[in-house]
Amino acid sequence: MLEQISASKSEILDAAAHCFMTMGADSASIDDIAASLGSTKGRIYHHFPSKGALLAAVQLRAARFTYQAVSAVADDALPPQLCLERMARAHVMEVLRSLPYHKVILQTYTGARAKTSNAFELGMQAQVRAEHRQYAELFRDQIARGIEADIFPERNLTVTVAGLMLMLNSPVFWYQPDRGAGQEFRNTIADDLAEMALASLRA
Amino acid sequence: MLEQISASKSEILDAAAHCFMTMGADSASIDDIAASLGSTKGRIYHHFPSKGALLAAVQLRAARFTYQAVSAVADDALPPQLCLERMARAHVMEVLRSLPYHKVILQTYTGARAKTSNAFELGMQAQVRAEHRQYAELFRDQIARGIEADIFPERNLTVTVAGLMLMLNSPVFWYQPDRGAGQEFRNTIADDLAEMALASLRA
DNA sequence: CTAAAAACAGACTACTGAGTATGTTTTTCC
DNA sequence: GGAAAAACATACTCAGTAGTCTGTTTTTAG
Repeated sequence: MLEQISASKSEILDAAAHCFMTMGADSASIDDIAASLGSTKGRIYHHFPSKGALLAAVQLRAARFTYQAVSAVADDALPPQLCLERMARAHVMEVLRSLPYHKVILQTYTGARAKTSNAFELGMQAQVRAEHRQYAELFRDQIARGIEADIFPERNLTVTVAGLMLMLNSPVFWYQPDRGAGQEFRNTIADDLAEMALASLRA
Repeated sequence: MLEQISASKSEILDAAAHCFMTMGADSASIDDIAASLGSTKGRIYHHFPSKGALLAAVQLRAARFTYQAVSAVADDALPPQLCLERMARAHVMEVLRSLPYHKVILQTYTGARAKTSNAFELGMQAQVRAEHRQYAELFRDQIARGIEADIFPERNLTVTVAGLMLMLNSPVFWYQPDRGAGQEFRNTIADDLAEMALASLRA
């Protein structure tokens, strides 16, 4: 689950996430990623067996980033509204922090799959889906708890969870870290979105 | 704005949207699209100057589909809450109807741009962004009207509009038209999401 | 009916980019 | 200090694909 990642491997993942983000996961070539590292593809293929595996590794890391940040603040002892608001805020803050990774996730999470995928890559993709589902369950559980307690109105859970999380991921589509967006603006985003997400659950 | 599209051209756009959706806009080749039409690439290149232009045409059509459906029910005479709920519902229903087109939009709307783009394609892309922004303004205006009238609490407009529309687009990420999802389920989705979207705007 | 234009088909080119194979450097560890 | 392994670099292959060019069929218009 938490395989130790070497510094070089981590650096490659950062560069890959950045290239995948700016150029698109398909358009960005291995050579592009290597060039942005000041290296050649030999370095990348030494650590990752294929481009698909590299992409999956980036996606896995994205899922684990948010999972770690959110599960740290999730607490069943709290009332579901409060718990969900803290989770929502933590999610947004983490997405803004590790933005490239989450851009890659949303780019590739529309169901489009490359035509050539060997057994290994299919396994990686399955694992990405599994961990992503596991992460979504953190929110799903709390929402279910709220509905159970009659705090939230009854709605289709799949629709609700997906809608909620997409709203929380919306900065991925427009946020630009370079454009002089300071810490205060990040807080505004996180506060507003967490508030909206919570409000959306009420009747 | 509403250039007349020939039947053959429209058929090509449908096939392209479907291929872009299932295989990804980059992975899907012109030959793939032609094959799904039972034709060859000669037909496609007779109607579209390049793959980028074809992709942009699909995106333009997606934006216009929703614009037409939503602007038909938008009415400044209505109170903003009611107006927005109707708009939200119309949006979701249209997205479910012309799903492939909107999947393509979200695939390519993360800011990733291909490396090779001539002046013509850059112009098309600018037009896509312009019409998309124009569409988003339909929602933006109503929300601003609601804030003005103290019906909704003050929040950052950009954050709010983006979050709202992403929530309304969420079915794009999971809805499967083939999986025996009948008309009633579509109504459930549209109702729940429109309700959530509206609720998210309240305090 | 016929010429011209539109709507395609099919073969070909040129290039990109993933993956490989082998060489070279650096680090590790005894 | 010296093997052995890890961490890269470099040059190459080869499949897939965007775009072109030239023919062929179909439709349109006078």
